[in-house]
Amino acid sequence: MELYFQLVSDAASLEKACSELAREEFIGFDVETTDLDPYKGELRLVQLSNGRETKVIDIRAFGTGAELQATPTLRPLRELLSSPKQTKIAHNAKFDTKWVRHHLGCDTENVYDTYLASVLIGSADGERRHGLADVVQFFLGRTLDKTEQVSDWGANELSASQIEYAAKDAAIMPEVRERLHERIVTDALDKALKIENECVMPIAQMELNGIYLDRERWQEQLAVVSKKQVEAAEELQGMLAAGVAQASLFGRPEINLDSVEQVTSALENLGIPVEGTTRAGALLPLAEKYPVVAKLLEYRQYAKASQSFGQNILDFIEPSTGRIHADFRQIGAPTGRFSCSNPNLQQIPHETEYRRCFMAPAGRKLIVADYSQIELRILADISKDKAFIDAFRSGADFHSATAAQIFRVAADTVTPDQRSFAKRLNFGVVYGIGVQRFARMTGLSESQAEDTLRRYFATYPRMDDWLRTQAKAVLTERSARTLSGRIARMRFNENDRAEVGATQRYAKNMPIQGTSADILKRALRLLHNEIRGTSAKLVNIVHDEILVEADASEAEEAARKLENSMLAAGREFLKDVPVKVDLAISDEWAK
DNA sequence: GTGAAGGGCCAC
DNA sequence: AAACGTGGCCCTTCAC
Repeated sequence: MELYFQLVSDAASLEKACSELAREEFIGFDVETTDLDPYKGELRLVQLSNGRETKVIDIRAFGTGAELQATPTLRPLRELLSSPKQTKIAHNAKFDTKWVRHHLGCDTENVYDTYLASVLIGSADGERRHGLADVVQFFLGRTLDKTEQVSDWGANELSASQIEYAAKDAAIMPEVRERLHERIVTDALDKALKIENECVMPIAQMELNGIYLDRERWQEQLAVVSKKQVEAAEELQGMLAAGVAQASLFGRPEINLDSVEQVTSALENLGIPVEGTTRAGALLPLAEKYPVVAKLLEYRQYAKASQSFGQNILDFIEPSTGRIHADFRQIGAPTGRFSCSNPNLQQIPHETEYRRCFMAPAGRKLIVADYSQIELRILADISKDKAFIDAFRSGADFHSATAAQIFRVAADTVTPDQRSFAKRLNFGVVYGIGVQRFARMTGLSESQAEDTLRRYFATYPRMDDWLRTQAKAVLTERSARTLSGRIARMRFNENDRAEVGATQRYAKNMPIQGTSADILKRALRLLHNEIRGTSAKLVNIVHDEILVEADASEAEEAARKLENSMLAAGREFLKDVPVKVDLAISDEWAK
């Protein structure tokens, strides 16, 4: 295929190029940069293509650094990208939209992400890589040369080969979209893809926004924990050394407390029966009888805290913003859930000591909102179980309501124990819990646990039906879907009982967990539309929770917008069960 | 030195 | 411990 491209490096050419492109329905979109991090590198090229003619815009010719955001000659480009009229097709559009927003100062609207499309399809047709070259090879049967991708995009004079590479990537996008979209439609993934595409810009913004972490508070907490870790380590060394036959003249031989192997043999030397694992759950029963075991668990707690939630987190603070800009993977799990890394802001300990360090800067407020029991509400709605739905409609404490129904007592006479049982059942059932696990969790005998589970499912018969149907259907369907149509394909050996069991539990859980992700993503788009042009900024998400930061004077208004967006998104999916959002305006990430 | 695997543990 | 789902990070161990 002939490749026509034009290097655009002056205002008049840019205006002409953008007005030509404005007539297109679909525009291939790509950028070349000198770094992977928009806070560290330069946006060198922006490429736009209708598939036949490609404009390679040399951004450096229009200015550099912070001045670019306001450069008037770039206005036609900003207007084109931020217009909802043309669909901008990019591969991993979060990357391109982040660079454009940070360096050119505008959002990219109406995004079609061929990477996300490929991942969604991939969930249906098996393992396959999703880089642009892989997608082009798989869907178009052509080979795309990516060797220039890592070339020097900071050079004064870009080579002909670099420009051509840049043009090719953008030029191929409309065709890639067309092919992918045929599969999206035949696989009934268009609704899921729409949710994903509309979520790209909110997430790009969130990563650029970052979240403020108070360095001093964090260091104070770290100092407390580190001291305790050192103390626990010394005591533990002493207790473990008691079992060593020949103590050295030069002091006791230290063991590495972080080595499972060394700790296990030290415990065994003391005559403590360690069976298979030294996980906290397994050691806990031994902790009462053996103080050294209790001390080990104490040490582990402090070690985890100081090692995973210590200086390493502070090192992620970006100097130019003073904030943490983590990486969010939009389809982090096959269920559709996000994952987060560098650092993982979704696994910050729930304790106030840690969460209170994530703050609103001076003059700002944090709005913290989470869906109340969203997964159980989804299960109620999907299964259409009447008693289950009624329990939510009544507005009463849900776990108490469950307890009242299982134990056949009045709602106001439910004991804390009964409520606790019901709560653990309610959560367990979402994961496909079995009799043995429930028995161990509650301390009930297996027959008592079985009896309780039977009463639970008798209370919610349609839910029982739905779960059984999922378990049965997956054996022939080999897939499950969320309410948006997102699909997860299962591979399993039908002769392996453990694999079959795991697959069936997954088939029960995936539609619930995945619909929760659908709802969250939809809420993020509604929120994005609502807070555009205000001081409110999205700063973090944790599966069923959204954190927004806003000027103190606008916090109330932002809170209403956040709440409304979350409720509206939930109601789009859940037709028979009320959606509830808990919300707080605070200086800290605390609930 | 680097990377993968295993154990352990944080979140929802 | 296990037949309770989804992630990422830290450390050790071991291979290259």
